[in-house]
Amino acid sequence: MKFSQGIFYFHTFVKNSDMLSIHYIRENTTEVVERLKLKNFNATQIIDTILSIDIKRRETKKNLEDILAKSNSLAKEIGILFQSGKANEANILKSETTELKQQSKELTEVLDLLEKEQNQLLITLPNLPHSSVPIGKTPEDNILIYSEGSIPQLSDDCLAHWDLATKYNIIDFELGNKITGSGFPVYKGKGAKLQRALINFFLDNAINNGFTEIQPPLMVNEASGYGTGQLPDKEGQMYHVTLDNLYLIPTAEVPITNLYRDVMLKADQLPIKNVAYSQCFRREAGSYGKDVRGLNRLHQFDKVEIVQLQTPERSYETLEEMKDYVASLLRQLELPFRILKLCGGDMSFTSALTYDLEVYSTAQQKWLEVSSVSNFETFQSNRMKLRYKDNEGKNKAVHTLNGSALALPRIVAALLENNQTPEGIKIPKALQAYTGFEIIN
RNA sequence: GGAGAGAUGGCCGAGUGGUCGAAGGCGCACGCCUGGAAAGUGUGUAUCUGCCAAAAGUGGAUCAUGGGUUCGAAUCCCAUUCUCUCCGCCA
Repeated sequence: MKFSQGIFYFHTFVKNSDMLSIHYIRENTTEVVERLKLKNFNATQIIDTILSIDIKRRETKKNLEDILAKSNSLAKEIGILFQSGKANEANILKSETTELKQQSKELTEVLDLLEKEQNQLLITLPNLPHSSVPIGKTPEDNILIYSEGSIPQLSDDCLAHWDLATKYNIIDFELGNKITGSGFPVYKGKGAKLQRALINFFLDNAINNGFTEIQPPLMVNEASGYGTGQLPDKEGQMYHVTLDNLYLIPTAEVPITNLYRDVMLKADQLPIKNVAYSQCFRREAGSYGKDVRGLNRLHQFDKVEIVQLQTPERSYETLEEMKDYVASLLRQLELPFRILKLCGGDMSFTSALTYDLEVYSTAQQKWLEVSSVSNFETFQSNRMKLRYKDNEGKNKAVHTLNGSALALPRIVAALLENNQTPEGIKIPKALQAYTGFEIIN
């Protein structure tokens, strides 16, 4: 495969991948349609079309392969005849191959077309939601499954984090505007140190919980973007370095999961638990207004991401563990938080089940999403051809899971706002060993 | 960036037009041998996919990727990607 010329080669990897496999759709048609309804996706017509193309496709394939089989055996015979000096007989057989060649050429063209059509339709189908996913269309329909911590009582003159950042001279949004643009803040002094402290705090926690630290590239190629599902759907969300056809990662999920692209694992290697700190780059095209104020939505931000590869049997158990692990970080940071189970309509295209963890940002008086923990089941591994050999020697697709643990900016926002006092901003105990100071003043 | 060499199965490595999905070795699995083990020895050991309810069986595809020449390509031609060596540049 080659990626240097972008769009032109894109079909190459579209061609061989099913996100939902055609086999599954073929054998569980009604179930697929029903479950996609949970995501408010009406698949009836698309699937009908896919299945009728599939019939034609397999028929064509069969015909083509029959012809190829004939050609192969003729070629073999011709070879034997030539070697035993029977050139005349060989030449007679040769003339028989002309028509076969023509036929196979035509059928190949038809088959290519059918495969392309089929895959273009398959690619439009989102991942099947897990059966426990709540019905719903908007964030209002998400289910609150847990909450913890009490919301601090602040005085009426409390400040939002962007004002606190200026007051204590720890984050400079204006400077970022000057040297780059909006959404690229500059962290200074204790603000910078706080960043570094949080990163180390999150990494150390993950390592202590059995995750292996990875330091990935911050740019990825097209195949990687495709593997985790950012391409082709969300192309406009990534910064694209056109000269080299590379993309700045929107999350470490992309390089970390793609480490296992085209890999065949053994059952005893699972689960694989990786953690990575990276800076993340998002164009956030189309988001304007209040929500982007301060640290709420940035073009560049810091995040520690956990990724797990697990067997299908245990992946939901693992999802719960990951959710609880992220909650433990928020608990240590003494932030009031809640956990939501996302409804079908609010889930991402690729996810089968997602929990969002939100912290309360007291001065802004709103909940901020700081982590999203998802099980993608086989959606990504199908795209990436990531499989494992189970104990019976059968190849199966691996389940992939990931979650933020955690994304820094909104954590910082909540820490600043919730912990403001007349004396300054108090650093939670668990973090003090990392910051080396107890208060920002 | 310039010049040259190369890319073969889990790994090493042979293979320059025909019966090659690919010798040989290592590794791995199972068996024999052994009191047990090592050594020795025998057998097996890729992936995707079509037909089939499934297994068996059988067909197709795959020797970096894509295309071409040919009745026939791991082998010849073209393009691309990557790796290595030397030179240049450089944190």
